[in-house]
Amino acid sequence: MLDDRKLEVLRAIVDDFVSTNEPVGSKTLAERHSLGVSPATVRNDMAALEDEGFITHPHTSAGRIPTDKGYRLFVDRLSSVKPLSGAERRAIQSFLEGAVDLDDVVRRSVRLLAQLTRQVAVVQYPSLSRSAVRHLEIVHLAPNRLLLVTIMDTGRVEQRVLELPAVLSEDDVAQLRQIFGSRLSSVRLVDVPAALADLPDAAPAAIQPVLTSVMTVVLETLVDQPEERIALAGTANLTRSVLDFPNTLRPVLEALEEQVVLLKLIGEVNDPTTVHVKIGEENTVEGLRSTSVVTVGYGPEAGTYGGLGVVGPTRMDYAASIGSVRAVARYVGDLLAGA
Amino acid sequence: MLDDRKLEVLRAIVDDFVSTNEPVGSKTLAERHSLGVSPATVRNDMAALEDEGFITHPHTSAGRIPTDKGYRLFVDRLSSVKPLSGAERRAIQSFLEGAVDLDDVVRRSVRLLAQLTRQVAVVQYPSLSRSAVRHLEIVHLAPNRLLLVTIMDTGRVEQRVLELPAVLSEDDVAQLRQIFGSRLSSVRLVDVPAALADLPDAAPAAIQPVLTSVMTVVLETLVDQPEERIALAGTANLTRSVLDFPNTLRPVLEALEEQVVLLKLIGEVNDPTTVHVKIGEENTVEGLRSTSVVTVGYGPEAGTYGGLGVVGPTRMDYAASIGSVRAVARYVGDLLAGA
DNA sequence: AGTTGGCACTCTGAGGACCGGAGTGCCAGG
DNA sequence: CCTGGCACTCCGGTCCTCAGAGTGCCAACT
Repeated sequence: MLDDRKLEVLRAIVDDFVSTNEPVGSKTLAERHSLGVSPATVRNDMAALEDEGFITHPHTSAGRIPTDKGYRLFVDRLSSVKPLSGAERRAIQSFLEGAVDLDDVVRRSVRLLAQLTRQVAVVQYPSLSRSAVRHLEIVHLAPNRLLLVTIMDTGRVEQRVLELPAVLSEDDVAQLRQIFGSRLSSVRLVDVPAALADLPDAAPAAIQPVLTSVMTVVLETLVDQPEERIALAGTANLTRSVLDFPNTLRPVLEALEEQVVLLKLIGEVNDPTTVHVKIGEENTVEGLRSTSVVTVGYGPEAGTYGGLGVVGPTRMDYAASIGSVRAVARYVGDLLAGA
Repeated sequence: MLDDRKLEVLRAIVDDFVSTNEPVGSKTLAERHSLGVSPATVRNDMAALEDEGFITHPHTSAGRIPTDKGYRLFVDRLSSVKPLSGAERRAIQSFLEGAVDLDDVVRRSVRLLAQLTRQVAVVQYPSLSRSAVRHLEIVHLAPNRLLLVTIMDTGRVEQRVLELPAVLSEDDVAQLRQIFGSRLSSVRLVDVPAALADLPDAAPAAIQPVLTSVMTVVLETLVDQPEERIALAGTANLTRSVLDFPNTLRPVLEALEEQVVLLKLIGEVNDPTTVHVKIGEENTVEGLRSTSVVTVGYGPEAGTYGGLGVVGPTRMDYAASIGSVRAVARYVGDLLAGA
């Protein structure tokens, strides 16, 4: 059905359309790419490709443009990831290694990714659900007020202020610190409830009520409503491809403002180690049906901390985007693993 | 020169243009607003207003639209702040009071402000430079690695990981904690350098090198490069007024992505307690010359923590924007003062 | 079979002419 | 100082035309 030349024609169409943003016709195609056949032949192939749903006309007698399905085929079989240039690698490295803490790493990488791909970049902070507690600090802010600071092995730090029903002495706080510190250190967040389960019983009666409320807050912050954080950059890049969003880019911007949506985008990966590409209508998010999303998980070799990716027009340079996304993920992963 | 009726005409022009986004002519103006004079008279007034530079034509024989100068006059003398409806007040209150920590307060208020004004909202985190240290915690992450956590009276919490040249014992850390804790508690950030000035001399020789590097990091994080943070929301609202940004909204989005720019916007207030309005060309930021910016400081009655505001087309409902900005600032200020 | 040149056909989009309408400026009279 | 009248301007929509690009199909060629 689809012999090699037809695939080659599809590739040529995608390439041309991506770079010119204009429907591409048989003649220019035959000229520009050395296909070794005449425009008429290309036309026949195009007709076949259109029958199969890989390309379409905007209207009779305009050139062809790829459909979502066409891009899909292109991404799956026709394009090879574009390796980054040496300069780009060096840029990534030097840009990221100046980071002083996790916040900084995330902010830098999201900007970097936006610059590299010239698209909207999204980077998720290391997910709490996949982290382990490295340290839990309890600060005695005021007689009846505590600050809980939880430091994760991924570098994330969560804080939460806590009002207590009773006044605490410095000794009480030290005791709390000791109890929670010993129980939670190096415990993965999923195991925190188990680690704390018998606490109320095991504790001295004197501080029991306080202990319970601290426990509640800890569980709430870390387990029940673990807060996912996301950084976004490069929305201005959307305006460059304003032609690609006929219905205006309103819904796209709106979608990108929703944390939930972004999480969904990044979280929808089955296999976090490979790059995932969602093209146009494949997106489950309503407002992003006119965009493509390239995502990948990042983290140390063992596991995954979170995801990152880019959002752009379906008419994007997939090879380059995939390359950049993968490269940045790798650097970020290494960086955080070393931290 | 500008009698009352002329001012009334200007107000009518602004009102009409803001709500319809179409140049307004003498006839419709005389009809819609009960000015009690004929279109011809209105025309004469308009000519005068145009001579003074308050309004202009897009082209011969279209209606008039206000100039930046016209809006300026309108804002300064013709509009009174629109008080919020009861429903709006309740919404603010209920929306903000669910916040659990500073991050939450800021995120909620920026979204709230964007919704209320239907514009791009900007909220600055309480500035470090105006905060005082409430508590400095030193966590011993690893033998040669410390985490410094600084908690401000404004609720901000800054963290920074620190690699040491030497291995520390638990006692050393306790000592550090004691030293810094006692010296910095309740010290305003501007006074931190002074509070630490004699430290190297006063400290036991054993931990002196460590102490110096901790000190360096503290000064760096809190004083030399105090990190300003800013939250942004409602960029999608820009697309609603896409007609107002002829050169596309590219430069606007770009400007809004720059922390520096946002800080400049919010920081350029002389008197932080009143609402400031920058109209069009009055903006010093290049990309925002086609927008208006409404800002105000927030904080407890005594002082100012930071700023917040909205960015929108010059053709905005100033009365409502000013009202919302002021109201949100007040709520946020109270909320943080109580925390 | 697959490829090719030829040809008639279609559709867009740019350019130009046309015209109604909204709005103006000015003037003379109240 | 206000007002009605009037001539004038200019935009923006509509309609038309036309060149150009591109297609689909067919018959001929390899």
